[in-house]
Amino acid sequence: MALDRQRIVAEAVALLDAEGLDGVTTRRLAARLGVRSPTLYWHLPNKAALVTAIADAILDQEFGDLSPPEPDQHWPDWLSGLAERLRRALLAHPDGARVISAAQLSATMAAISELAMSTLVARGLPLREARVIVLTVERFTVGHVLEEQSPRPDAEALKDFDLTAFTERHPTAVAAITEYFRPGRTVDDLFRDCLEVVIAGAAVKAGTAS
Amino acid sequence: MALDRQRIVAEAVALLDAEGLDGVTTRRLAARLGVRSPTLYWHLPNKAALVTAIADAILDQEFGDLSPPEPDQHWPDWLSGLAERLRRALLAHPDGARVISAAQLSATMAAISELAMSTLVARGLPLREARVIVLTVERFTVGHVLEEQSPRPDAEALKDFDLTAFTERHPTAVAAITEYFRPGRTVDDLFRDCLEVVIAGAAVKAGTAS
DNA sequence: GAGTCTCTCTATCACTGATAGAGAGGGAGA
DNA sequence: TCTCCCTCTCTATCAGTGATAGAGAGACTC
Repeated sequence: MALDRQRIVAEAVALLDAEGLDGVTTRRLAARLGVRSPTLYWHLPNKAALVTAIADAILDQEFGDLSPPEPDQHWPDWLSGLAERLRRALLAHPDGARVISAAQLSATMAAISELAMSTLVARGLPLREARVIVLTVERFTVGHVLEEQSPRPDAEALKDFDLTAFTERHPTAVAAITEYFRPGRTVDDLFRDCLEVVIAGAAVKAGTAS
Repeated sequence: MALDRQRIVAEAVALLDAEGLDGVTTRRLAARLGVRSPTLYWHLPNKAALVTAIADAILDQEFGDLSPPEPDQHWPDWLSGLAERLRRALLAHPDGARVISAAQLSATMAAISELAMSTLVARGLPLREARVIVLTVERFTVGHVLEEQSPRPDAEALKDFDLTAFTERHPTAVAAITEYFRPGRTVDDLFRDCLEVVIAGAAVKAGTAS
């Protein structure tokens, strides 16, 4: 089986799934491909390029079909769905958000931005406003998932964490967290609620032109 | 001059300013302190704890005085100002946003969240809504600055970047960027515009209770 | 058959976070 | 005063990282 860029990236994604971003080293990846690590440098200029390629692969998995909204769909709903898909793409792999934020110049990310901005412009928004709205949604989403995927502090670190003192100093925050995740509420609901804030703001700024 | 945690962290911030996050290694930091690297491990459990301490130091510099709004100030304005201060704190050091997102359990960040949520609750917002709004603003801000501080692609990577082809494939995005940064517009204006979207959404969701 | 191009190899570099364990120095109790 | 112990820094070392130089095998072209 010939070693080419595509196979390298596919195996890198598998390695990411198995070990997380910190586990993606040139040696481990090479071992999985039945090859020695310097070989990879014939196919890729450096590790940053590998990470960018992984980012594109991750996004492509979710955004293979990238299409504008149906004519009868309101753009805030469509944009909201786009953000949910972006989040799903990032959550589909460990450290997905870290990968995307470490990547430089992802082609797929650029395609998503292009589609979103042009869609909003087609719906009558000024170019500048379209850019501001799309950027806001994208950056919020990445920031949110980045936090969602950040590792739970290990037992060691929690050893000298005084929950009582923390609750005394941050009563509202603790109450908010415990209140929020009551019966069947999940992290998906939290994202949706936060996203609704952003989308509502976008609609307001755009004068709710559909 | 005795070596203690505080002096280590102060020097680490100076090193961050000089070399960026990737330049903050235990050896370099130790050298600046006139000491050998294993010595640091007597004062800190590991490097992650150092990064968290740096994050707290960065936030403390900007949020030394953390106070609720004046009674006559509308909370959306106050919250907007808080986000601007958070951004300023992150921009004040290279890789500031990366530092904060790599930190676990920053005490200062928790204090900021607590103040913001309790302020919104005091203004009559339901606890759940207060949490959603504060989280949205924080995560958007971090996500935004993370992007702002991501390194400009180097000349090497731009060598095989075909701007003409990119413009053909992403006409709207390119037009938006060139249009946006016209005469005196800066990245600060872009952040402000994006932040306004989020804050407007927050106000809408809260029924614009002041 | 000779030369060249493509791809993978071995060997090695400078550097990273981290640990084991020796040892210097000062203060406390006998 | 002597001894013990606690605090802090040291040397030596580990396994692992991204990356490069340069040798060499195999295939394809003239």
